[in-house]
This record gives sequence, structure tokens and C-alpha cells, in this order.
Amino acid sequence: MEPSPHFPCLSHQIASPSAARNCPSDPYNPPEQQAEHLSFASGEPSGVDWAPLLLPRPTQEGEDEAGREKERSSRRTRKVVSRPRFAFRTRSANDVLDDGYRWRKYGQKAVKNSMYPSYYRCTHHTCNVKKQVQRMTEDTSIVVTTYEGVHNHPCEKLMEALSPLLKQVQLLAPVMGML
DNA sequence: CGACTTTGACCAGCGC
DNA sequence: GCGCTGGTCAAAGTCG
Repeated sequence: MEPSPHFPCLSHQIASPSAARNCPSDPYNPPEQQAEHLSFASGEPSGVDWAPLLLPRPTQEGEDEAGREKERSSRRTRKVVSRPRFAFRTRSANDVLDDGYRWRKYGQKAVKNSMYPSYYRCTHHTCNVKKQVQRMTEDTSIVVTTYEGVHNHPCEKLMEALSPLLKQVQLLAPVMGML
């Protein structure tokens, strides 16, 4: 997968968990968050096709709005909507991995098999991606992050980092054309 | 003052 | 049918 703006570091994790252990070039994986990528706990059988989960989904305005409206009307009809989900475990002091996106916490609740999972939503107004962050009871240094849905917008931090480069490319483009 | 977190209440799904 | 559980809402509080 291309260094997707949608999952800057997570893409490594999905594509190659072992490679993900060392991604020093990844600006979205600061030292304190260069977590030990332990394994995947997707709830799916192994051999799951990750591609559709990670590739940018083409903008489908109608479907998106309809989906939101559907969700609004049936406020708590959870577990009915089937959305791409994937989870992974990391060993990190930080609960929240800095994946380049901005998240808003909308809930935290004591549940049985995890002490206090936190619920986050992407703050982008058109994006409906959620993630759940919880620490494992057996080993509290391990954080389980579950993503639900796919971002339909570029990663803000990545775009921020790339914008000077893009400007340079734009400036150089005419010059290159002359050569 | 806007963005974000906290936290108690609410409610639907599920198992018994 | 009932109670438990997990996910979400929303008001209030906090922070920069």
C-alpha cells in the first residue's frame, strides 16, 4: 500500500507487522510511541483482505449522507451496521497513538473484559471513523486500538508536513519542463 | 471562545 | 420478560 495519508504509520503495521517495529522515518511514530507492534487482533480469521479497509474509499456523498441519516434516525442501532474494523495491540505508555488524525473523545466506560475503554471519533466533519482504545487487563502496558471505518479525507499532519514539499514541486515543475 | 475531556444517564442488543 | 452489558449522548468543566 502506498504510504497512505489515511494511515501513515498504521499502514506499515497492516502491510508488514515486522517492518512496523522499526519505522524511524515515520514522523507519526515519535519515540515514546514507537510501540512494540505485537500482533493483530482483528476478530477476523487470518488471511483477511486488508486492502479494502486501508485503501481510500471513493467519495460517495449520497451513501455517506444516507448512512449518517440512518444512524441519526436509529440512534443506537449498533451492531447492525457492518463497517470495516481492525484492531492491533501496541506496547506504549500513551493510550492514544498519534496516527496523524485528530480525535475527539466521546465516551469512556468501565466494561467487564477491559478496565476503561475510551471511545474516540475523528473530528473531521465529513469523517465518521471511530476508534476504541483500551488497555489489556493482563498487561496494562499493552494498548489495544480498534479502528472502525475508513477516513474519507487526507491525514492533516501528513498534509501539513508535505505542503512545503508540494510547493517546491509546484515551483520546480515549470523548470523541469524546460529541461 | 472554540476545541476538547469528563462523566452520569440513557438505551438497544443479547443471554438466560 | 428481565437484567446485564457495551456504546453513545450531552451537559458541564477544562484548557490553550
